[in-house]
Amino acid sequence: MAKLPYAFYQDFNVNSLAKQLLGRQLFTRIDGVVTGGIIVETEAYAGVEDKASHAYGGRLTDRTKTMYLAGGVSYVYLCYGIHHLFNVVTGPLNTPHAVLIRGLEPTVGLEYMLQRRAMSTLKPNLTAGPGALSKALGIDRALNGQDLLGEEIWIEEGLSFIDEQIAAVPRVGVAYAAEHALLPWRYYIKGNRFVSKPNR
DNA sequence: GAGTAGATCGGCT
DNA sequence: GCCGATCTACTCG
Repeated sequence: MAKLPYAFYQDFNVNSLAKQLLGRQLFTRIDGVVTGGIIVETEAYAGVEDKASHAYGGRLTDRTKTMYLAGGVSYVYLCYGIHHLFNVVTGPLNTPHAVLIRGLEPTVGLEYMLQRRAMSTLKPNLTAGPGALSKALGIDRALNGQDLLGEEIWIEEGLSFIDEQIAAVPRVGVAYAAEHALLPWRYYIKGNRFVSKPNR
């Protein structure tokens, strides 16, 4: 299937993009091995004005500078010293919006994903949750700032869903963001097994 | 099944 | 020096 074009990512409306990314397919090719699946859960982080965003208030550091790139690249960072979290940078240049990919329904390279996660059978927790999915796809900081139309990591067209199949609820793990913690900027496919923990 | 501690490190104050 | 856009294992019931 066709990779999503740059124009797709450069929309100003990060919430609209977070929703539209559901059903698209995310793949990585690490050392020649292709793994990936269908995106079933996302969260929008609205750049400068969102307290939950790393770029809140225009913060610009070595870590966050990736978010200021033009939409269509990856933003990968280390969380809790252990987990790599994968985001899609969106918006035009210098608009640090990002969409966190939180859940993936695995379709390609299952055996390799199981191996990376040290699992023997397919269970939802293989790729449910941002830390888990990154590990399954072999995503680490080496992929930070990578072009999403490239050969190492990319996003393709996929399924499309109607609004009735999509849930919009508050984001996870951002209680510190005060009033912004309650915004329903987490999107997922209702009933999908690869949506992360706080379901429903 | 629910609740919680521990892992582990880079970024920021 | 503190703490996080998390996950797992282990406890208790």
